[in-house]
Amino acid sequence: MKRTNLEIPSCNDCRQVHHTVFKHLTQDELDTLNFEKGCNHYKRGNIIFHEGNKGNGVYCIYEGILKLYKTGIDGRKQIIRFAQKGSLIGFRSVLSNESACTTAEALNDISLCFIPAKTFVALVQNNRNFSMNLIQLSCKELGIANRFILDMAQKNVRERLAEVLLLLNETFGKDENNILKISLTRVEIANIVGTATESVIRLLSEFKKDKLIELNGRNIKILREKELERISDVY
Amino acid sequence: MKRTNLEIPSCNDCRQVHHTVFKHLTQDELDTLNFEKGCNHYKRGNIIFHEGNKGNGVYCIYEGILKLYKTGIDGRKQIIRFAQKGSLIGFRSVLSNESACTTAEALNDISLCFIPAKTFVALVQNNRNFSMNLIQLSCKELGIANRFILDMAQKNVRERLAEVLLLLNETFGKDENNILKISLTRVEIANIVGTATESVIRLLSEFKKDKLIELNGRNIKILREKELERISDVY
DNA sequence: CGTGTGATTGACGCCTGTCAACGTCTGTGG
DNA sequence: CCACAGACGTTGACAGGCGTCAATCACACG
Repeated sequence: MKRTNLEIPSCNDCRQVHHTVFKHLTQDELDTLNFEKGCNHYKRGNIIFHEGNKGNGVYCIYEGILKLYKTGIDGRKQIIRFAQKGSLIGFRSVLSNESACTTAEALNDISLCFIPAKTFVALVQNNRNFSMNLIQLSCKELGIANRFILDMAQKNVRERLAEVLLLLNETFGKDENNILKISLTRVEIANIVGTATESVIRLLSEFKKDKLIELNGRNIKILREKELERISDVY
Repeated sequence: MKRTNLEIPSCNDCRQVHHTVFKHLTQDELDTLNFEKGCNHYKRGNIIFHEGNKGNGVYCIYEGILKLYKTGIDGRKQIIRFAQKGSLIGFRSVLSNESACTTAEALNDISLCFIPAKTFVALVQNNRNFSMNLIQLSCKELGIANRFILDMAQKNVRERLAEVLLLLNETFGKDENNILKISLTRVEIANIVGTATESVIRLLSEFKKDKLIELNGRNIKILREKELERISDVY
């Protein structure tokens, strides 16, 4: 599944590094990081790490998109969030000494830099700015998760679907044809919204009928963003 | 609403302090904390801080129980978690520089030590163990929140209610008569489970009929814990 | 061309939210 | 001391949202 890449991109050349938690590392620290990290490539469907496994390091996304999901008793998946270029994943379990609470799976061809837990924790402990950034990252994710709980508890499927479309738009943007850059199966959309696939299909058709979106296979074009906002916020 | 107490308990005498994130402070740091902190008392229903407000400090619970909830568009509340003796609340917004994502409200008579943001952040920045503990705390809460999302997405009301009863039991324990120590209104239970009050009432009666619990007003006695576990886990 | 995966549509029925009415209890004011 | 208001709890009726099952279609791939 997982293939080690011979050409490991250097953090010094990484265009993302200044937008990540690593932005405050010293040159020395960055050099160490460069030396100790690895880089792996994955294809759609490959698993980066499994829920329940101990995390022996963290991953910084160099290129591509992945999903983080939890699996219920009956095997149904609930996508917790997506991550893309520049995002750090796997730090929660490494820092809390717990096993991973989600599974990470590639949504397209991705390249990840792997940072061993030891290296990562050393950075956290020795660089005050870095650890502060990490605390902030984790606190922000906590805020987002709490918001998600509220939505799941109080919004119906139609409202949540509208919200998810807007989220995808905001997170991944659209191409030159105004089509959402991220391409998901109906099952995957259902797994974010937290509903049955059939419900997603029916509601998407409704949105299409109401001229809120255009559908073309997995391509989704948002026509009336404001209206979707109205729906997702319950006016 | 809020009355400042003349007798501020000292952290040195606090029986909780060794079970909190403050356990790794030096004596000097603890002295500073003692000097700069305040102590406030609240009665049931009093608000400690409001969702959306900037947090100007964090609170350490000296005595009592409180609930943290978010409010939906229609005013309906969703309890995110409870906090009791020894818990730290309000740190998320202080550390992430965001406004509070929940409202904190007293469930009974409580005493809180208030630590100004400046004091708190200084500790985070200067004490490596302390900041590491905080990261862990925040990461653990994130794990719990993710689990909550899964539950809300995939479990039905009956399953969630069983789970909440077990959670309350685990968190607050029972008294000498095996009655849950925490006393909540039906509305509050509904606000944790994420359902209508009437549904909670109906399902509690069902549990009672099935001899899983005993009800006496707000007093709940768990009779068959294993069976509740079975229900909450979907067998 | 057969096979498999994903998308779609229809039928059906249960779960659960909503509305309304009523019972219960407590505290307050006359 | 009683009447009353108000908060909370309970029960019944009802309908609509949404999950499930099954059948069919579309499309890619070996």
